[in-house]
Amino acid sequence: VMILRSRFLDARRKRRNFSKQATEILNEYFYSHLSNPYPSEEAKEELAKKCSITVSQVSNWFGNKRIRYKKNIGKFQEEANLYAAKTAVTAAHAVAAAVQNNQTNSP
Amino acid sequence: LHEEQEPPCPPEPCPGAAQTFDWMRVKRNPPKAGKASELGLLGQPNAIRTNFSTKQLTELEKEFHFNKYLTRARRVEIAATLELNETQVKIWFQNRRMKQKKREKEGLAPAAASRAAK
DNA sequence: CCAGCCGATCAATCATAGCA
DNA sequence: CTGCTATGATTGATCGGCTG
Repeated sequence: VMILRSRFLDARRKRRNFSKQATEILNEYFYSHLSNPYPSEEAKEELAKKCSITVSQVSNWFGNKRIRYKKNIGKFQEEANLYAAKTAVTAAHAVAAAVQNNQTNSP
Repeated sequence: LHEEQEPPCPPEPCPGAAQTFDWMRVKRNPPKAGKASELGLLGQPNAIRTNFSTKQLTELEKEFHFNKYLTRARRVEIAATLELNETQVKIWFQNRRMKQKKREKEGLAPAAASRAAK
């Protein structure tokens, strides 16, 4: 049938995978906001800059990530724990700072 | 950069228990496009994504270049000609306008990216 | 009150990248 | 090279909000 749906071979659809670090940044945001992984327009712009990709690509990434994640949560469990642990370290620093700043006034 | 932390378990790492949040339960109603008339059988809600033919897309594209917005009359006319319902034509134009805007915005960013930077 | 529009998102699919 | 999975992009259609 020729599969005329070729859409003229969408020239632009010749993608390249994002860099390892870009994916790292996106996943960090995704898993640290797992309760609501919907970055605002501003957040998307910031992520786009950090990842050296466009805002649209950030949107595409989150759109695909959300759908694929909920489609098979189990498949991402490993990844989720990995990033959860990573952000936990970051959180630990914050907590440590808070504690240190709080030890001055303790009954 | 804000963040409203509403975690049911802030202090506990919750080992291997990534709970299910609301966004993961979101389910879209199946598409109701298509025509019930051509389906001798009702009951089965045409819950399938319509695949526009190349001819239909060509005509829609042609019309879009003529007018970014459709009038009721034009919509009815096009829908009849392309064998699509008015809603599909209306939605196509809506999506096409968004696509256009997106293209314009991206087509003018890669080049300039230094001024407002900081 | 209601239909059309916007902006964001969903959901399914396309086509390629990447790996065994 | 073959087969299969991972992933970025596209797009018809939905959702909520706003408006004439």
